[in-house]
Amino acid sequence: MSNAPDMLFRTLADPTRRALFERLCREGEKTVGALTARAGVSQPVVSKHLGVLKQAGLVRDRHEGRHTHYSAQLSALAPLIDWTSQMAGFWQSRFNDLEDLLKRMDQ
Amino acid sequence: MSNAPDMLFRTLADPTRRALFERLCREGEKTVGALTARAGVSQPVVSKHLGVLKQAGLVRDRHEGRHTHYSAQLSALAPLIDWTSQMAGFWQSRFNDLEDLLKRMDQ
DNA sequence: ATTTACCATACCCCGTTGGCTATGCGTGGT
DNA sequence: ACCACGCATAGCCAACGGGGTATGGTAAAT
Repeated sequence: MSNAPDMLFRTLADPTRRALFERLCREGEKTVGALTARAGVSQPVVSKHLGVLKQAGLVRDRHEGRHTHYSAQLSALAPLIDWTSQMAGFWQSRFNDLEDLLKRMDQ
Repeated sequence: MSNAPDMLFRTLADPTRRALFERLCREGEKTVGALTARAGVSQPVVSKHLGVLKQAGLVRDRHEGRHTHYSAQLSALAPLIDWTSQMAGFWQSRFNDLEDLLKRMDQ
């Protein structure tokens, strides 16, 4: 029973994996080889991380000959933004409740 | 070399821990006992999770007699929002670069 | 003063996972 | 046809982390 924000948090929790996603956001589409070059880990590890990112919907892959190009799928971050907004909303609603309470007490 | 978003992602990646934080956002300040009641895990586990949340700055604790009240510290989510905005910004800037390139090619 | 209650800490266990190497599979080059 | 290259998969290992029980420490209650 893991909803969307859960998958996103778990996927982005790993520094290596998040760094890959950040590079794809900064620099756009890249091949596995290009990503491996500056990832600090071996190529199979990069492939595995990209697989996890793909499963979370955070990246897309495009095959071109024997190269595989990966690119960031920014829209996948939506549930994260929604979750944050929700938390902020809960806080604000409680704050409003407190305000109302104080107003009533003031009368 | 673990910056602020790293700590936040790691902390919020665990479902049990995130659920505790969500409850504190929804329902406001709660004692460890009250949180343990519906957490589905033992009291020591709840305490440990609250410790991790506190270290990440996501909660504050207030001691009142032998009770410890925990409350969500919403401002700690700021680095998360910043990170998301940054990723979106990178994407948009690349998009703008592409636009500029297309404009130049059009001339 | 003793007991009870609430919470934190200590310790251990086991599943998960991120890293590696070795290998398979498909594509492009010669 | 054969080789070289790019990437994915398989299998393995070590470390991390989330779960538990047991226990300590402090404050309220009797």
